[in-house]
Amino acid sequence: MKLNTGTETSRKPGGRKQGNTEQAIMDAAEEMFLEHGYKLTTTTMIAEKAGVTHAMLHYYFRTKEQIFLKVLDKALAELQAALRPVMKKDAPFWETLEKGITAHFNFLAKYPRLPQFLFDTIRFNPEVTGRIRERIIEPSRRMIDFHRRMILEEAASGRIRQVDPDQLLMDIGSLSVSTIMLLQTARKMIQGIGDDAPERFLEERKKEIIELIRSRLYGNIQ
Amino acid sequence: MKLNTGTETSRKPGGRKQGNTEQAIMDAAEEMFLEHGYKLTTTTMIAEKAGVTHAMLHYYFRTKEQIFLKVLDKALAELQAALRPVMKKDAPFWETLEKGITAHFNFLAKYPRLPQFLFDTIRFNPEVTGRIRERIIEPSRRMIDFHRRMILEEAASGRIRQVDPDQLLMDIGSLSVSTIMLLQTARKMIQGIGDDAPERFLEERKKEIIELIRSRLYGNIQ
DNA sequence: GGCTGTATTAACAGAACTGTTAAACAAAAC
DNA sequence: GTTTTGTTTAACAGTTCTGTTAATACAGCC
Repeated sequence: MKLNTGTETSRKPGGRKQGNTEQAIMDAAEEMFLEHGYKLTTTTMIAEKAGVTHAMLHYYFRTKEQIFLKVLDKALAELQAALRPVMKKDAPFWETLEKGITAHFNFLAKYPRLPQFLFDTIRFNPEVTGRIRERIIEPSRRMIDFHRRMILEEAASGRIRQVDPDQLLMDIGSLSVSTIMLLQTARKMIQGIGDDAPERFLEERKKEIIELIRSRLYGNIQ
Repeated sequence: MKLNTGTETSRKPGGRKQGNTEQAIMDAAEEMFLEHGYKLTTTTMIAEKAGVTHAMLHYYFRTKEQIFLKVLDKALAELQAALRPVMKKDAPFWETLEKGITAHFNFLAKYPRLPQFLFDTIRFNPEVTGRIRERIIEPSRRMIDFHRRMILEEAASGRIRQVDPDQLLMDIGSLSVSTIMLLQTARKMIQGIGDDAPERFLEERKKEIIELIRSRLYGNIQ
């Protein structure tokens, strides 16, 4: 068997580049790593998704680890880019904070597999923790400081209740992240999940999160 | 090599039971599966941790899947047991709810790897989703209904603000879960994490979560 | 038209993992 | 004292995964 009879659609080795193989492999790798994490993704799976043999993956990227690092870097760059433009204090405090919450939430809704992917990576690839720290923790520290100062200032003025800014930022972050992760998980558990149901769920959840934070800061007085 | 010279500490096959091997394997399996999930845990890892050869694991539990299901069932039983006693309306609304939040939070603090383990299991072992649904979703539905009714009733009376009970319960659940997962992740990233720092972190977080929910329901009026 | 470089495949090597089995052996049963 | 039963190990078979390599074929260049 498998004698390459020629009757089947059996490509012979060799030949010139057929489309952008390298990009196809990168795309497939991104999809697979984000979905399954590093160790549960096999080079064969990636190759299959990209429509080539797994030898191609090694030809273009040498090792599984190399291509993983490229995917990780791309993900981190996107996250970093999304965090940056939030810091613009061109409006009153609450408006600025609300915009920040919304931007953070919308970004997660756009890349819903990122949180789980980062959790996975920290758990199972501790050797790249440094990369994550330097690309995410450090840059986001600037953003956190910006918000922390803003909150402290507003609290000092008495216009909002006294709150620990770090606690408040953790509230915001974890509410958004867990909403996204919950939806991802629900998708796995409930097969026939409606097409628009997730959108509505996210919209309602976003409103609730904003109201929760607003209540925390202002009480129920409008 | 490996000719069993007798000079090394080489146990020969055979002999009667040495301590409770089966229990040792179960304990090791629980530890490993909770830490690494199903696929990233090897039978060899479990055996090594239990101090036996991996053949013993197959002798006692036949397959990796069998022992995994036992670990999963044990985890689900513990979760189920923890959820049940929360439903006792022997006190005023807020006191009851606060007790519920605290119980939920404390349980997670006691089994901090459970959330990630369940996320993993749903992601990578969708075939046991039914088991999870019937052991967790269904039983917790009773508890959710209990709280939902309680919140609706209290809201109808005007003693708290109008809120969607499901949103509120998601707020509570996700705040607690993400606090625990964040701490677990921080443990991985920061090596020299103080011994009492986590406790204090959890304590402060718990207070903040309760205050968040209280504010949501009552505003900032004590 | 022949040479050169590059893309591609099949096949292989080595490691790791799951599950099985035969042999060894000790305690209990008779 | 012999047999039976249950526990344990080493070794093996079969599969899968990563990474390498030799062979192959096509495109462009001379």
